[in-house]
Amino acid sequence: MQSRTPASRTGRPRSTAADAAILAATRQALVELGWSRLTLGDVAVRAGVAKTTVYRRWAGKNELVVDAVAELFDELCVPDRGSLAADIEGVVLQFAAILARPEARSGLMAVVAEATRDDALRERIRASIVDRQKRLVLAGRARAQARGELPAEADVDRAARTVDLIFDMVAGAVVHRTLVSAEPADEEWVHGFTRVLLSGLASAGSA
Amino acid sequence: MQSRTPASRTGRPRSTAADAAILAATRQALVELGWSRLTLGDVAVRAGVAKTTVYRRWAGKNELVVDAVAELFDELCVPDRGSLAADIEGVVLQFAAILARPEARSGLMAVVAEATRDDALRERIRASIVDRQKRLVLAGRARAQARGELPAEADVDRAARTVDLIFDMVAGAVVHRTLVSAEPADEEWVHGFTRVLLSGLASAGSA
DNA sequence: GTGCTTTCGCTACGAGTCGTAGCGTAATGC
DNA sequence: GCATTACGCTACGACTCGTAGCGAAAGCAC
Repeated sequence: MQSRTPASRTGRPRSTAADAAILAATRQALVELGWSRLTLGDVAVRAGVAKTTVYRRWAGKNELVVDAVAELFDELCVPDRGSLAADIEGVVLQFAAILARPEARSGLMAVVAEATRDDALRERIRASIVDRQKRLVLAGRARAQARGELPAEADVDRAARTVDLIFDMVAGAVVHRTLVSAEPADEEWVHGFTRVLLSGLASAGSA
Repeated sequence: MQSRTPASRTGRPRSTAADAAILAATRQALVELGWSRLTLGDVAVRAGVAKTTVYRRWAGKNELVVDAVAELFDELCVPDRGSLAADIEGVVLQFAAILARPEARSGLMAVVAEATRDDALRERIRASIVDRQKRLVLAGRARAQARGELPAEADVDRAARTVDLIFDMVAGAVVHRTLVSAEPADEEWVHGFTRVLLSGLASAGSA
């Protein structure tokens, strides 16, 4: 997961079951204890492994929680709902559903906070969580272009900035709604948000 | 600040200078150490007070950091730049400037993460930070209505939902851009964001 | 099978932080 | 002066941290 040693063919291999058990135990501990009260010793007990085993695989609490939370985003995909607006609503609803889970709420914000002072951790979050989300934006745009709802971008640089802007707006709004305003990103909210975002992109893009 | 005892007229009064020193020391510690390595004992030493004095005034690290970060948002105001778009850009740039400061980056996300499992803490954040920001949205809308750029809302309930949506979109996008994407919310970005947001609100609102 | 290598579980350890209690002193209102 | 509260200081048990050391287990090469 984090210490790939492709050259090591000999010796006892690491238990993949232990990896899964530790990550699952981490999520369970996040639900029951939250970030601050989560200890690696407790995770080890829940996973049924020794504390030293956890430390051999992860450098610390930050990295462990990033990997545990990242698995939650594996299920994200772009559903084909027929139109760009409906596709976006579908993705946003999926994202909101993940953020509604307590293990994501507690863990995600905490590691982002830690990442403000740890470049390596931020890079790890980017690689295992953010990029996985950003891929959805690209996939959705490609599908919309195939449908003819969006024109093929002429300026590559400008298109990249637009994708980044969309991503920050979508992820940021859902996270803020869910975690700061502490109100559900339900279908009604997502519908209103998507309408503003899409008409804004259409108007500002044509202007 | 947090333990108002208006009935206590007798006895030695609490030093207001100590309050300010502790909050300033907390922000300094956030800059130098970040959230996870910040300890109340260290804050006490920096502030030049005894550790017990800190514990007498704040229940714990969470509450202390909320109050310390909240003071950063005191300077927020709605500048009169002549148009709704320019006003919004001004506010967003102010918000981005605060989030660019390390004591805000480290502290804000951490307490939001803790608040996912602590209703009292979330209420404290709402009262001392979020509401202070949301007031800007209301002030900006009032000024735009006075200018005639926005119509007076007919449906009060719908208007309230719109304000909440705008607030989540603005704050969420800036936070995500700054902390997750780790790129500056500079004038160029803010300009593009504001254009999408405003044209989206105009189109979706008229539809 | 025999070895070599690496992982595993377990125990123990010093270091550091936590939040609190106790004490004498300082500062205010009556 | 007296009651009351805040302050600085010290000390304390409890807890978590991350690491080291050990013997046993599980693979792979031969």
